[in-house]
Amino acid sequence: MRKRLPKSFYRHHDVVSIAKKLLGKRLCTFIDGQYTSGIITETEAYAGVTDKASHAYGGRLTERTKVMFDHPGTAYVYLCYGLHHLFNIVTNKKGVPHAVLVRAVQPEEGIEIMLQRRKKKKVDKTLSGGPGTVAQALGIHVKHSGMSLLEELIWVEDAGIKVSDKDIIAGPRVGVDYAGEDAKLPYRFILRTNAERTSK
DNA sequence: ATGTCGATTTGCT
DNA sequence: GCAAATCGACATA
Repeated sequence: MRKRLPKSFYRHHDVVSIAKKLLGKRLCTFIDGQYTSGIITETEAYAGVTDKASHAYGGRLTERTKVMFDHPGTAYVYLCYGLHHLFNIVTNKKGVPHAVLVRAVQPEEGIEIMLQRRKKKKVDKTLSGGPGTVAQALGIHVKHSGMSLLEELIWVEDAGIKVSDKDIIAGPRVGVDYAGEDAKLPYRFILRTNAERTSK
């Protein structure tokens, strides 16, 4: 069962439901001739023009954010704090800048490559347990922003994992305190099987 | 033209 | 626990 999710999966009006459905799916990359993949265990939804936490809030259209206005199933990758590449999936229809941030994956294939990219010796929570490390482990770079997930470099496939609402923990998004009321929205979703996190 | 700060991670105290 | 790393988008002038 190795099949790319079709464009219709991403072309939905409710970015929150897509963020939930992405949990348990397999995110795969074939970059620099290396195949790597992992199961998505944490996501966040960003609801475009009406969401103060979104880069596209109020319809903001720049070189960086224009990718979010592109077709559903496009990769939106941007640089955070000048050094971290964060990977998002554009949803809804073209012109509506909704996106889902992939915050964590559980490594599956190409683990050696991921360890090498992350300069790690052992597999642990820090290998791909945060939004910046997911992109680094999978080899995703800002240069991939605008790339379609229906093509050969980056894609998502069904891993045959059943996820019910009971398996999903919802909570407020991380690092968006500046967004006022919108910072409280429960737009962050975590797969319960991976719910253990050291409190900070 | 200049200054501030972020959808974070890491290493040192 | 705290602060550095590091760059581009945005606000202010």
